[in-house]
Amino acid sequence: MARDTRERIVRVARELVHGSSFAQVSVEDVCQAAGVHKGSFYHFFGSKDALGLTLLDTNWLLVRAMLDEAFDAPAPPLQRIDAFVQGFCGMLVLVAERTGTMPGCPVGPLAAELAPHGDDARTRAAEVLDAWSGYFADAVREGQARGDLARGLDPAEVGRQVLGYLQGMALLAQVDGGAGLADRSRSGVRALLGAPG
Amino acid sequence: MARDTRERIVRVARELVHGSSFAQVSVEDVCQAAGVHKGSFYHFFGSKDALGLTLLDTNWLLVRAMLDEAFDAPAPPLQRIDAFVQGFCGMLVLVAERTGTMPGCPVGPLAAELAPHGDDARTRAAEVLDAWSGYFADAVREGQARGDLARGLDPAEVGRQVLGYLQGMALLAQVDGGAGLADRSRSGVRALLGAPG
DNA sequence: GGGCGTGTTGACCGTTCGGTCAAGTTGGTG
DNA sequence: CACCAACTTGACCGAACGGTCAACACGCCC
Repeated sequence: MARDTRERIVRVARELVHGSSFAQVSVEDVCQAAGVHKGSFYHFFGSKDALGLTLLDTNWLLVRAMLDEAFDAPAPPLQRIDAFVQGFCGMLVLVAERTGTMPGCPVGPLAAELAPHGDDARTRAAEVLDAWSGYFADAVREGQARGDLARGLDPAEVGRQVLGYLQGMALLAQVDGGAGLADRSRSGVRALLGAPG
Repeated sequence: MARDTRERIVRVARELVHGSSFAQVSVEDVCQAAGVHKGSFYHFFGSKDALGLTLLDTNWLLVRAMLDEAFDAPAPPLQRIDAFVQGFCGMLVLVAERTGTMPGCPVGPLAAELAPHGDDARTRAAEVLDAWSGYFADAVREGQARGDLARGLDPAEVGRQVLGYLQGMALLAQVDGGAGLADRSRSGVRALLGAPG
């Protein structure tokens, strides 16, 4: 009796969905790729949408791990933001090299796709994106306190703009292949922060 | 014999897809909403993907009309960019008020969704996004020539960043409702241009 | 050993999907 | 009027969809 069935389903589903979209991946696809029967799937997940929520949470956990790694480092706030952007873009490029197709952000598009599926999904999606932009906002606040950043900008606002910018650059990369994504993203983020490139 | 059947299909399909995603809208949905039988649909479109391409082109035509209106105006380049951002965000908000749900960008997500469906789709998607960012790039170039903008930035690069930023802000708005989208987007675009807010 | 909870199996359900088709209907043209 | 092309109709196809179910296997604890 394999105890890792649920994890296997989630892992496989994450890859499949990341490569396209939630709607385009069927429960059957997931089961086949995970070597699991549909009955087992529905033993762990009440519905396909329930899997979607789990996927969103799992992907957010992964992104948050990257955020924590970058933002817990003993470096000035601007450099911590840079480190995350580097890591985030690097992850996307890595997936692209492994799968042959540039993926989008594993969180943003999924959140946008799930949001209309119910109030709980929309709430969760909003929470996740808020939490994410909060990391940027905190760094901006600290940068302003240290004098690295001008005080004129609203940190929460800038945090949201940086998150939006990353989401958009990931989307464009999906279409154009995303060459030099990390460097190009860094300069844009710097501009949004009002800091020299 | 109504000659506007094809147009009606496209118009209805644009609305349905704009509200969710291409994959989540079925040919049946489109036909029912357009008051058309499936046989008629396949008289005009060889496949569902063919409709997707048409939708991408039609939506791009609409966005390009907004671009032309803003960028043909006798105003300095920065103001022309502002005017487009204003118009673009205003259009999204208008759709939101009419349908009750904040839509995403009618072009970007569709391009990203269609891109993996074949080489021709990916090529078309890349062309559209290139053309769009080109409008921004041209304005940046002109702004630099006039001395409104610092010369250090690569216009093509900045154009792409502005487009990505707009795409991302639209995606976030889909989740959070997008209050004050236009104003918030304008300040971010200004920052990316390296111009005062 | 016997029961029980956790997983697993594979067939099955009704619905919907993208797509097809032969038979009709219409409007325009000669 | 006859004819042809453009268009419409509605039934139909096989496959895939999300989801269900009763029967069954295993590990664990009393």
